[in-house]
Amino acid sequence: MVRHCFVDKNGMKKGAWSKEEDDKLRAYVLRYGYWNWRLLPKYAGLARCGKSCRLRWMNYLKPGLKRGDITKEEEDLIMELHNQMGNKWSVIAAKLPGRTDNEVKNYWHSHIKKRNTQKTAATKVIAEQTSEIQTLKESEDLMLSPNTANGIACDTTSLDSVTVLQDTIWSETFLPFEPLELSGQLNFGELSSPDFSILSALNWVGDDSVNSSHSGAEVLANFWAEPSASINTSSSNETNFSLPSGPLELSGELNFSELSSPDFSILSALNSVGDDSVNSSYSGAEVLANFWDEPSASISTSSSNETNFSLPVEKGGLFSPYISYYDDSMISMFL
DNA sequence: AATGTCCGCAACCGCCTGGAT
DNA sequence: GATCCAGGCGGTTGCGGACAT
Repeated sequence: MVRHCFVDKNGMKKGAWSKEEDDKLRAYVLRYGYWNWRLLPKYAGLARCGKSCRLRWMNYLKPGLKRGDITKEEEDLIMELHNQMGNKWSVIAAKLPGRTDNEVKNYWHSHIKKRNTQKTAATKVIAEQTSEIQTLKESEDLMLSPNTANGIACDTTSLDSVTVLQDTIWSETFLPFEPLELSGQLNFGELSSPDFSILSALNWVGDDSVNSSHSGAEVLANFWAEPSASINTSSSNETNFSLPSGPLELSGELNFSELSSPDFSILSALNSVGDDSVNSSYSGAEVLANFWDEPSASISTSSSNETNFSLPVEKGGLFSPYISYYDDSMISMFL
């Protein structure tokens, strides 16, 4: 998987490096260091440009470089750092001993980005389903009310069809909208989308589309369907989020921005509504279950890192019995 | 076995930044 | 302040191995 070696119009070799060239460059740099990359190849006896030498040294020959697969821990760190700072490959690589910016960048493009694309697709499906469900719900309201604005009267036939529809779709897709109210203030780091699935799940419970431009606060506000929620973002990516006081009280000020995983802040925020500690081993489903403080919620993890999550009907009447996650994060299926 | 397609990754390219003059 | 230039960075390319048909 190397490029053909050739000589350009300036007489500079390009393409794959030979063992002899590697040996020359290594020997020279180890002995004299790199004091000027442009002049170095001339003194080292290489027909390469300085840039090429620098790249070869930095990405391949420099002592201490790790060769081999990126570990799960390294991948998690890459994802976390990328979420925080974007495509700052050199900065990210600096946090991964023995890894180069090129390696991190390549890994991102060939592994992680692909996965994120799949998540985005899942989010799109969620939005489409939400829209579809909303349309169905509106049509039911229309049919159930004989005094609707446009005067459509319902008959037994259409009611039957609505009932069937509700049994097969609605009763399996709406989570409870209970009068959950919070007091106090939640502070959490702005979410920049690594694990957007959990936000999508919450949002999907509500009645709105969601996309990567939504902040965690916006999603939470949407989830609680509370227009009076106060949201403001201060410096340091800190978002303050307030909800009116009510039966569920949360006093003081919480800050989850220091948690290792950025997207974990929202899970922690939810979890704090319940009464339990939370740590990075919790899946989204577990945190959701805890949030609803529902011990009879069923959670099971099968093969392929798939987590099934269900809540009892009486909790809210209409709910989703089945949310499926892959890798504890990606929602792949809802119904 | 032959051919086509996909994918990983080394290497290149062009742009940006900051220091020197 | 303007210009030059080396170093650094992120985006992209293209080769060849792996896999599918």
